[in-house]
Order: sequence, then structure tokens, then C-alpha cells
Amino acid sequence: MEMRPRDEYKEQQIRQKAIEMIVAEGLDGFGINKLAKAAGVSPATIYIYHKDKEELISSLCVSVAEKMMAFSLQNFSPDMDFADGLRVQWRNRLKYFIQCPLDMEFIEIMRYTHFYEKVTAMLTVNFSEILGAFMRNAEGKKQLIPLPFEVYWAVAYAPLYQLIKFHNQGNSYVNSSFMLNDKLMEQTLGLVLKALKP
Amino acid sequence: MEMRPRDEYKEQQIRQKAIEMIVAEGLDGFGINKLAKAAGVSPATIYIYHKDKEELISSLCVSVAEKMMAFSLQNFSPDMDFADGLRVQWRNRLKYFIQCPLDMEFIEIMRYTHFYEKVTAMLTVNFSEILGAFMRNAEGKKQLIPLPFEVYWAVAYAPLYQLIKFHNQGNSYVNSSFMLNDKLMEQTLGLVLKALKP
DNA sequence: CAAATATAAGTGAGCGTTCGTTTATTTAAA
DNA sequence: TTTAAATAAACGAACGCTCACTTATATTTG
Repeated sequence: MEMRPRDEYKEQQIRQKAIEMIVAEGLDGFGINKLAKAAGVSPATIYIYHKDKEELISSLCVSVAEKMMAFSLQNFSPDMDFADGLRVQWRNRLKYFIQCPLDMEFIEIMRYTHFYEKVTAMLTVNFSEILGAFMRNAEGKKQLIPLPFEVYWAVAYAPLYQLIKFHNQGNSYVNSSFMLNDKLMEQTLGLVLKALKP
Repeated sequence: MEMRPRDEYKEQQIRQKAIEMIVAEGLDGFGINKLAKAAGVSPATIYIYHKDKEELISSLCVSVAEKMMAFSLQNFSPDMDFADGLRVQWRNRLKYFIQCPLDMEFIEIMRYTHFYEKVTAMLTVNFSEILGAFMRNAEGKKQLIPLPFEVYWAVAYAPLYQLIKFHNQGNSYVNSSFMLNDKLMEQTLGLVLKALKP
């Protein structure tokens, strides 16, 4: 006298198709009934796994952000040499965006919605502890100019994200077909290190 | 036998409240009936000035982008010295975001919707001509390392946008209250110039 | 110089549709 | 048989948008 087990594949499809739909059509083009059709389930099935639309999207944000952070910190330690540590982080983010391009775009869309507060709250804990420590260590070793955290972050990471943006939208302001590769990343990282080293 | 003149204030209110609403609640929280109430007009009045919801939003994107570009190119010329030219651009963008913070956030929200294609098309024309020329001139004068346009852009502008982002959301990953000011901007610009100069 | 007229601005009510969500029922594993 | 998963159908609410109508203004008319 036991219960019928959940079909994990269905929940997986719901999550996958939801991200695809939001990336393709934006948050305003996203709907529960549409999602149900795309995922091949009944609308009511979605409500077995999620309280409501709000909670579904929040849940997606959190799980994607967790995956991104796990990627980002692979083979990384706060006491690495500055140039090595920054290179590892850049490589990890590039690897993540090549392996999960939809996730990257999904997070960028969410950044300007009220959902992002939950992501920020999570990222703050980890990034402030680990990356804050990395920054302070590098400063101590005289491998990094002492800077306010925001200035450091803006110079150290924003250029990479901009390159990824150009890549994702397939073009920049002048090139009609831009593709990010290892050589371009390495060149940009070189400039950033030049800026940040004493 | 003449006509009743349009009340320009009404159209102005429609546009203003639309931007406020989208910034506050996102594209999915935006609606024609809600907008009509906020602007103090009838829903039907909106359709005197705009074909439909799509055209209204497109029109907002274009006019905001035009205003932003006009700001951005004030007192700027492609044949300025590199450091001076870049400083003028940074100052202009900062001035714009202080003077029109809603516009800035509006554009950022729109960046990840299908409306942004129209903005990109417009920006491409101007930015590629004027800023492309600025970059080539600076290279010719040996004031800028020769770089692919995307790498240049990512290093030269992305850090400023990141600082503005931190400011707009009121906090970064570690600071619970971050405010961008001239001194921080100048410090960051210094790093960027260091990276880009030969 | 009113009063009448023509024109377009502007509106309230409500159309048909789509939305997020729920209910009544069936299906499948234990 | 029991339990929960899963669904098809349908709900009220909210949506974008339109229609029949009123209001305001510039001109023409007497």
C-alpha cells in the first residue's frame, strides 16, 4: 500500500523548457499553460512540483546561480597567486558559458527583475567570503593594487562578461559576427592584469 | 473648420509613466490598462498615439536610446587625445545616469528583450562610425594598443557600466550600500587607461 | 461678435482572448 | 486496495484592444 513515484523526467522537462522559453521570449512571453504544452505535461502537473509561477521562477534562479557558482570556483583557492587565480576564474566562467549558454542568458535576463534579489543574496555570501579573501590575499602579496571592492570587481570581471554578451548576441557594435575564443579571452585578461598589477 | 489640438501633456505622461512602470515592475508587470490609469487617461487614448503595445514600447526604446547617445557625444570628437576623449565619454555617461536614472535602468531591462534589436541597429550606426574612428585615431597616435574592437570596448567601457549597476542596485556583492561618485569613477578610469595605453 | 458647424481628441464600457490556478477524475505503482 | 501522481476541463481575473459616444477647439456663418 505505497504511493506512485514521481516521474523525475517530467520535472526536469518543466525546468529545462521554462529556461528555454524565458531565454527565447523573455519573462513576459513566458506562461504556465504554454510551458505545460512545451514540456508535454498538464498545467496542473506543474503545480505538483511548484506552489505557483513565482516560486517556479525563483527556484530556477537559485538552481542556475548555484550551478554557476560551483563552476566558477572549480580548481580555485583564495590563496592562489593573483594572475593564476584570476585566469582560473575567467576560464571557469568561459567554460560554463560554453557548456550552458542558456543558463548564462537566463541569469542576465533575471538580473533586472525582482527575482534577482534572491540570487544576489546567495551570491553575496559566497563571493564576499571567497573572492573577498582572494582580493585581500593578493593585496597582501603586493600582486594587486589596493582598491575598493567595487572598483576591483568592475575592472577584473566586467570586461569578460561584456565579451560574452557580444558573443551571445552574435555581434558587437561594429562586427556583424563576433565569436569569443581562448585567444581573445587571453588577450583581454592580459590587459586587465596590466591594469590591476602594481 | 479646424481640429481640436492634442494635449501634449497627456502623451508625455503616457511615455513617462510607462518607463516608470517598466523599471518598477518589469516588462511582465506592464499593461495598457494599468498604464492608462497611472497616466490619468483612457486606455483608448493610448491608441491615438500608438498603434499597439508593441509599437509603444519600441518607440520608448528608440527615443531613450537617442537621448542617451546625444548625451554620450557631448563635447566629444573622434580626434581628441585618447585619455581626454575617454574621460569625456565616461563623464557624459555618468552625467546621463545621474540626470536620467530611470532611462538607464529602462535600457538595461530592454537589453534582453526582442525590442533591443531596434536599439542596437540605431546605436551600431553611430557608435561604429564615431567611436570606431576615435579608436583608430588613438591607435595611429600611439596612444592606444592596437586591439580588436570588442576587446577594446570590453576593457574601455564595461567597468563603468558595472559601477553604475552596483550603484543602481544600491549594493555590490560585499557592500550593502554602494554609491558611485567622481572619485571612484576617476580611479577606475585610471586603471582602464593604464590597461589600454602602450 | 455670437452661434452654428466641422474635425479630431478623448473617453467609459465592454468585447473576445489569454492568463494563472483549481477541481474532479483517472492512472499507475506498491 | 491504497496512495499519490497526473491529467483534462474549466474557473475567475486580467489582458490588449475597440466601439459608440462626448468634449473641446478653430473656423465659418449670419
